[in-house]
Amino acid sequence: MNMELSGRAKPTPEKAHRALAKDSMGHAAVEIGLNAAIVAVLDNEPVALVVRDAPDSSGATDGLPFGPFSPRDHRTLEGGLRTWVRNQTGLELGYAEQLYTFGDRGRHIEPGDLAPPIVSIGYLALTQAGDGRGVSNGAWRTWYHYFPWEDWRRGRPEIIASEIEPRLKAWAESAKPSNGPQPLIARSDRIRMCFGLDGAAWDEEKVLERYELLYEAGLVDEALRDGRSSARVWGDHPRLGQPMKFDHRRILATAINRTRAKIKYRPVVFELMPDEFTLYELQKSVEAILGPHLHKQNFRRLVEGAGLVEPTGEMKTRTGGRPAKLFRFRREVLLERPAPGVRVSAPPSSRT
Amino acid sequence: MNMELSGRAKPTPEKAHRALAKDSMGHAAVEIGLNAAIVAVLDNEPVALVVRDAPDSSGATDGLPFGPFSPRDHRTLEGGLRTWVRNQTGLELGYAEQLYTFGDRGRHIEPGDLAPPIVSIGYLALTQAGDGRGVSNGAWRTWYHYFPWEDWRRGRPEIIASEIEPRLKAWAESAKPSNGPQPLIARSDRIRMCFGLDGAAWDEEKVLERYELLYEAGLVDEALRDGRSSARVWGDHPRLGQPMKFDHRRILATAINRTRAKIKYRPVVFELMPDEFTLYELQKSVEAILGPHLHKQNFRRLVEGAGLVEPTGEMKTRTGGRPAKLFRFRREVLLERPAPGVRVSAPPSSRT
DNA sequence: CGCTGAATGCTCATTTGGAGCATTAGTGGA
DNA sequence: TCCACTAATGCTCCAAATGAGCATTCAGCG
Repeated sequence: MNMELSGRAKPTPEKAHRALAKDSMGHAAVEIGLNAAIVAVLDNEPVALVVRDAPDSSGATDGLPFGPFSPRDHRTLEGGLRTWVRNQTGLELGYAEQLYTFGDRGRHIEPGDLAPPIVSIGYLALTQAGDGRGVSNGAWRTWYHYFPWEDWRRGRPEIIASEIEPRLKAWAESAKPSNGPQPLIARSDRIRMCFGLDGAAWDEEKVLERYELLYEAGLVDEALRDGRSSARVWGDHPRLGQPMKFDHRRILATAINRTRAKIKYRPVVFELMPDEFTLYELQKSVEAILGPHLHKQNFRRLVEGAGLVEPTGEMKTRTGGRPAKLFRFRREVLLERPAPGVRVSAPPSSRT
Repeated sequence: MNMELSGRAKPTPEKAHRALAKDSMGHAAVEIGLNAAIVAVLDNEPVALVVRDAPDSSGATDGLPFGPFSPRDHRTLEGGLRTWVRNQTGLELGYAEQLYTFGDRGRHIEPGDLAPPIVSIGYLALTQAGDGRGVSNGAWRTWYHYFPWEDWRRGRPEIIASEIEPRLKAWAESAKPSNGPQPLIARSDRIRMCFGLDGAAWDEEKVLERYELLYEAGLVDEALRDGRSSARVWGDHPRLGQPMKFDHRRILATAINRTRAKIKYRPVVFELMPDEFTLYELQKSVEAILGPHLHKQNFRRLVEGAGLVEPTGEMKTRTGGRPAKLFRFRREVLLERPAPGVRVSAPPSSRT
């Protein structure tokens, strides 16, 4: 997928010969897993629905809702997903879109666990968390719990300078002796671009790239668990974000990435909002997703000017200040512009 | 995937109980197909690599290179794909990215054909066609052959006004008697937005949406073949674009869609260009992909200003006019900007 | 040698995007 | 009751990005 990333696609022991079967053509059939990153905004915090369980060998207890796809029971992939989510969490999904299909690239197989599928399809679902009710098995957790370096709402996260930068740079140094084919892009450059170091801009849409880089460098616990690279040679540092089971953190990274990208050209924020909201609440939700603060007046101009919302006529008091007009999503915008979305761009405060 | 589209996800007879197997967990295993839309630009024409074969029941002879994925032989999905492409066409893929995973939604099963996989994963590959050499089995064909309505290089394609518009509008009318739940977006509005009718702007990035709409309306031959809807009730009109086997035209639509979107924020055009090229050649390639004409001087300013290219120092004569400087892709741009691409937007000539 | 068809260099008018100033209006206390 | 505080809102300014068009330069060709 990405020419900059090559390490992870490299050989890993072939552990996955179970679950194979042959059809009449002699072609192998494989089991398919469906995983859902179900995202909401709860108290101005971007949250994902996680299912908690006994820890795996990396100590991960959290995972995304998932289940196998069986074409016998479900006509479509998405249909299968919705059923599984309903069964596992009692949640009825609204908006859902497919993210990516991952082949088995060395995903760990836990002795006691369910045998993980060889191919897993990730989905992103956006929903309203409401007051957190209605989820029978699972809990809403900030996604920044798993990706603390992605949370720029209170400025640049300290973990980047204190942990990530030095450890990644050590990893880059360790590859310096150039006895072999050089990669297309040097490790140090990838680090710089991914984490906005040395004057490079922080790009909030590189969520997956960053996670993959940390994985490749052996700095996330999943890498250790999967038996990758010389993990932990950098000493006993605090873990970088909480790990998840299987490759679920990678799927969640893909989900965050997609959400951040899509919010800019599709009116998907409104899937996360109640029917009526103030512009400030809307802004807070957008900031929860994207990270950095936005200029309040310009945000208003943007959102109103694009015709994304319309006033309901009601006001909301108890805002802490002057009462605010209530707005609702203006559905007709879909018929007016080809790609309506919250076209914000990061302010310079998020750069360097 | 798309809230506007619902028809195609509706029930179709469940034909796909072969090929199922059970693993130790009791979960069904399915066969996975890998399909590649391999794209190049040949003589200023956007082409895809197609494999030709005996016609299916819809008369389709063309298909994309494809083969089953067997984890026994291939560690990664992409690895499996590359092998298949190499075997079928002799082509060694360079840039490739995953597009989408399609579940079986009523894909036709030809009696004499290979049993099509239940789940198929589409890939997009970009390559240089060179002089058309080196393809042992298959041929480069304009992608506009399958999607004539997408080719706006010589103005609005006549087929839209002469065939598509009247037939789609008839289809929309046929749904008017509102005895049932109304869809979120009316057919007439979808038609208007998709094909830029009645003053709406043409959005070159709606390739998939347009194809899906035509399929839903029963206006492409694959819909008839798949036994969908009341196809052909509109009389005996010429076919809208050449059909392809299985769901390959849908995959190709996805590929075109992705290429058109990605060219704007990633330097993927250069995968299609020779090492050295003039700015006009580059522009012609971009136009081949996107459709409409671009303002020549602004294109130059854009591409040079963004640092996407650098002069080689050589000149090209025989341009038909004044000699042109030769340029090459400036790889370092990847280290400078977060999302480098040919950020063109459609001129008003492409509107209405 | 003058003409033709591109390649190039520049200018100009808008539009869009990023910031900041000023004012208005409930809330909570003093 | 009046004041300080916190937001919500209305506008203005300025700079950068974008869309068009004019003018000039040149190799190839009757």
